[in-house]
Amino acid sequence: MAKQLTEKQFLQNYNIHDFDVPMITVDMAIFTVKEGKLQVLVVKRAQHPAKGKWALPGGFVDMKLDKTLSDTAYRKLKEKTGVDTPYLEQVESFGGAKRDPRGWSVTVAYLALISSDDIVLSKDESSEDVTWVPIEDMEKKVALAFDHDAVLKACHGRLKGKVQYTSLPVNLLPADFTLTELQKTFEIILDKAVEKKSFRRRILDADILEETGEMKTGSNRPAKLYRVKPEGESHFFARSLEGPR
Amino acid sequence: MAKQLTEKQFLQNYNIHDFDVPMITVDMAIFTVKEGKLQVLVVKRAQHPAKGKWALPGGFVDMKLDKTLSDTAYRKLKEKTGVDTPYLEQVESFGGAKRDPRGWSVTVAYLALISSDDIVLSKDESSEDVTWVPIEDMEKKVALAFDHDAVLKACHGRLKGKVQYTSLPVNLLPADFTLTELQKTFEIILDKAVEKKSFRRRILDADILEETGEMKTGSNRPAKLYRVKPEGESHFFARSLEGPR
DNA sequence: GTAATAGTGTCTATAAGACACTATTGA
DNA sequence: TCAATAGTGTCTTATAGACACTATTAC
Repeated sequence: MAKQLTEKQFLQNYNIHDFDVPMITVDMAIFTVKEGKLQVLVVKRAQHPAKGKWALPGGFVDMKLDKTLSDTAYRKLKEKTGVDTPYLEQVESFGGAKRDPRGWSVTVAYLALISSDDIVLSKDESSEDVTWVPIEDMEKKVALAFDHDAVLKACHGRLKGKVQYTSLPVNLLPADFTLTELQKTFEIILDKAVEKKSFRRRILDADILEETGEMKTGSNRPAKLYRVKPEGESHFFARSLEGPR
Repeated sequence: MAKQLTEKQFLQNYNIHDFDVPMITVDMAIFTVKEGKLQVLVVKRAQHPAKGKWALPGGFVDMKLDKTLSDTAYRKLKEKTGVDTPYLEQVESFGGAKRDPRGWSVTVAYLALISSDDIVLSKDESSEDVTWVPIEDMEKKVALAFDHDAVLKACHGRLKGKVQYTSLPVNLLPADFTLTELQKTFEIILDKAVEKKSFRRRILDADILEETGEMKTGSNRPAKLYRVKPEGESHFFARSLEGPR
């Protein structure tokens, strides 16, 4: 007779292992711009399943270390890249009976953007190798483990989509940057040219950047350096960048 | 010595229950427009934890019944509303040690849009009661169980956001509708007036609707009835609906 | 000076807002 | 006829694209 339990009694008797439950992992698409290309971090799996295959970095939620899902994401990112203040955004969760041969599993996919300046790649016990792959090579040349091709596609899609109406690419640059560098970053992600005057007007009118007061020399005419204003991160434009007509 | 296993051997020895794993559920914000208001479906919890509190409909992934996460969402939606062809979109996953008193848990939140015409509400064993609540009453009057206030806020935010640059609200109407009905639905979600001419031009120019050939009478001047074109569902506008200047 | 890159002036094009206007029905 | 709702004409406004122009540096 287990009727009319109080909530306290109910919880004392509750054991998650009475039920068969899916595995839960976090996987990440960590993007940076290096050598003029949008690149994504992949790790070679050192353990079964899919041992030896490339995969997106990620792993199981650690119920002791992690208080929330994003803790898992931050922890994994730090392990692989040494970066601990990325732009981080949850993209989509993928769950199903067949996506992992161990059984029913769910992965929560995150997108991270980091400046290539800040990175120190590091091996760890579960991955033999960690490397950047240009996204353009990814699409054809490298087949990822599990359903990570789909996960990456979702993250890449989110990135390309949001670049149309936000200033997300500032997160791929160091703290101080010139407008030309920012424009180049937009162009790399969109994979098409952006008109200079429109671009500068749009960014400057949005009032999301401030001048550092410094100039970047080394090219010909020096360029003003900007940084993102404290509250400038979350600007949404009412019109999309439309590209050449 | 468990070294150098093949993947097959590894999988034979693998038991999810060797690890402590989070619970995983799907929760849904099911929206409809009824009586001129945007309303969301809530169920009264018949079981611990949070027995007697209102909550978003949802429940555990059933590893036997569900092949993917969206299967769980469709199953729950059908159970509560009888509807099996809603607009369904995954919004965000919430996971953490504290959000459910039973322990570390993850919920994948889905947004569903249905026409109030199609609904047959039904009780089931795990919920004493099922009801629609206007979203405007929700914000203040009803406190949901677990972190469902945050889950609902995320889903409502997604809905309001996407209405700015898509034609999502067509999914809240029956198959055939007039432009005035569609405009009214936009206005209810945005909670502000939309200019008639701009609205009609925008929708018609987007070429996402087709005339049914029928008229809706009963008001004064009859209005043309439209339906969504087969491929018209996924249109994105390059500019946001901006509202009065 | 020239080459190279930073940065501007200004015209056009597109799609939204404003708002007055006409059209078609029921009673 | 009038009230009510459907639907249009057309002017203004905001912001993106095009592209030629000027500015400032290294050499």
